[in-house]
Amino acid sequence: MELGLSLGDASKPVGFLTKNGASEQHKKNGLGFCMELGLNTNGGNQELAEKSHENDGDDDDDDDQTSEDTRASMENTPIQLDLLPRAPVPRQTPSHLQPLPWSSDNGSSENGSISGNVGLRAAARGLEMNRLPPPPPAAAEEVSSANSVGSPFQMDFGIYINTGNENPGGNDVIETERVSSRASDDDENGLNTRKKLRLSKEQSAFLEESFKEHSTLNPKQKLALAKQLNLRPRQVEVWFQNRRARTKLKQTEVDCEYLKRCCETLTEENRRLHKELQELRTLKTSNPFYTQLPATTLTMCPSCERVATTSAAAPTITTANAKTSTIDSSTPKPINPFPLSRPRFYPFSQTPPPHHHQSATS
DNA sequence: TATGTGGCTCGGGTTACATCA
DNA sequence: AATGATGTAACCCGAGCCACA
Repeated sequence: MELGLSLGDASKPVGFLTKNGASEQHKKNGLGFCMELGLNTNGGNQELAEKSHENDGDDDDDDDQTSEDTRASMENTPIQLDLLPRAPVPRQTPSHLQPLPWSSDNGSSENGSISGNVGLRAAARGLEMNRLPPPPPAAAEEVSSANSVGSPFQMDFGIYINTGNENPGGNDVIETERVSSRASDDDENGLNTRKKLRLSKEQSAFLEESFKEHSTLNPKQKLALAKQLNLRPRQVEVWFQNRRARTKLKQTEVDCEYLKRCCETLTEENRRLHKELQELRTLKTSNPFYTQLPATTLTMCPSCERVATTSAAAPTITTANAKTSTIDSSTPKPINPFPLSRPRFYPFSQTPPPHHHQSATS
């Protein structure tokens, strides 16, 4: 059974109930869950059109990823593999330095030459991104503190290596990491450990803003974001993936709470109706002429064998298609488990139930 | 036209690390 | 200082889609 959960704009139809529909909806509108997610109007075709032209290293697979990133980097700039142990170099302005080609660190499989630092890491499975040799503590300090420099969204905290060459077309981004001593040790030992980067507040804020605009990225957007934030495209991609997952998780929690309240409401309504039914039965038993007086009859639904109270003056409503019914305004209205203020959600599909009982008493 | 293949992206799940109480 | 909880960056895997041969 597929349960469609959706909160948000109630005026928008739920479009993810079918598998293909889910995919389409996702591509066109971002997430199926529509809460606070804007439309991704430029995602679909443009993305497809760009797919074949851009190689930005989006693959989740590490090996592929590194290859892709390497390729992307190599297309932009010739890469000279650094075969010597990297000497820590104080960070300088990018205009004078060639950014350390992170792709050369792990993407050497592209041209088949693996050596030095590259070889050590490339040999290890995973080829994770934050595995460059860490800068010395002083450099690390600079890396961290550089986040707050300049324009709030033009952060520059990459680690650069002075090659003496200008790199006009090269990637600006290369290494963005805050180093931990533990990871440093592991790296020095050539161990395969994952170093974890914490994005700065500015980076996170900017990514959040972007996410509000579109929860998915096309390659161009990804590259632009990466360049703007001095992150690798892969990092931007991962951030968006994780962000979507977090959104969905939160949405699921909200939906669960909502369903719980709905269940409680329905339970209460059920209890009330049972009580009411009991009273009507009692009344009917004690007073044989009762049925003629309030013009109320009890009818049994043939399909679900439930008792429904219907007004005798009005046609008995037994099918979902019967939309004309007269309900006494004095009748206590049934509890609506899904009031309008609730997030958009129709738990039992958009089609009306096969039959429903009009609880109308007089 | 149908089919196989490779590339790409995604969601779901997991792991590993950083941070905090 | 040690430790458990929590958040999250990064990873792995399978599925779906598309382009191309």
